Amino acid sequence: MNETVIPKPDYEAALREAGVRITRPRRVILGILSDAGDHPDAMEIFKRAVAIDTGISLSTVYRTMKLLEGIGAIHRHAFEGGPSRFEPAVGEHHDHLIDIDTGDVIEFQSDRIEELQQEIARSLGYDIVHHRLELYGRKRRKR
Amino acid sequence: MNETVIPKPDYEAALREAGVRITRPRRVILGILSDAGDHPDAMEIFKRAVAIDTGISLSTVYRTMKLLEGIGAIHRHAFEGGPSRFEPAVGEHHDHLIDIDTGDVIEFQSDRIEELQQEIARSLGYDIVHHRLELYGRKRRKR
DNA sequence: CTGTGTGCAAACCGTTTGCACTGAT
DNA sequence: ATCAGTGCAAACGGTTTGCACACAG
Repeated sequence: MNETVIPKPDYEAALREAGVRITRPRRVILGILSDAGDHPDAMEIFKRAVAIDTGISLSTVYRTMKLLEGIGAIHRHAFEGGPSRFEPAVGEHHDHLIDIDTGDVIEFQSDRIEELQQEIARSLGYDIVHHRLELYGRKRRKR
Repeated sequence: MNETVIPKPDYEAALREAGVRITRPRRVILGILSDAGDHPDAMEIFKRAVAIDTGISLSTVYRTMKLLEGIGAIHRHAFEGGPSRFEPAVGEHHDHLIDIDTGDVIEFQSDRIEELQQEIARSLGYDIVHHRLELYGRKRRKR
């Protein structure tokens, strides 16, 4: 019933390639990230990590996130008025719809919007380096 | 040479209507906001305020921003990795293109993108409460 | 054995808040 | 005269960093 089609990234290989050491805390954190179907923040990752290995510190979580972000293995999202939340950098580019009641994050993708953004930036004399499109919404009540 | 077509909001009237007192610090801050053609952050507003009246505190700037935001007179933007920046809530809704080299903010508007956002949210079963579209770019080099 | 990575505590930065005072109404 | 608003300093929450130790290579 849980048919994950999305490829799980091989973080360990990515790290090895980056020439850094594979330590116990890192392995634990990587495992959590591979399993995460959601967009957890650092504290949430820390809690899940401590449940596996009590010795892990929050600093290490932050340091590992920064490391993974640096090598492009994860994306950091600063949704409004909250801590950064992370997600594996796998699959196609997408944007986010955030449920303002639950904090749930739904991913979506629109080629048309991407094109329009390019056109707009172009017409203003800019090249887009990256962008951020977040919809904050509430589940429509059934009637 | 300074032909401002954009209407300047009458903050003082808005505040009076909100039933709050018009104090000296508030008057100074409101003046700064009316004159600001940019999107200053709290510290920047504070500096401009101190240049006019040395007695003003940063707390008051923050409190006044919160107050103005509450009555809908200004908008707060949390552009990436920086402090909140503010702008008068006048004119049509628009989104922002941020120059990643200078921090300059260019406003733009796209009905088409707004429509597409609505469609997307709708198809996911959500009503949009608000959204955030920010393009981070670099000026195209002339060739 | 070397030096990268770690845990811990302290520092950081933007922002908020408790307090006693000041000043708009 | 009242009490909303203020300046100040301390607290806050998320994140980063300096340090001495630990352990992957």
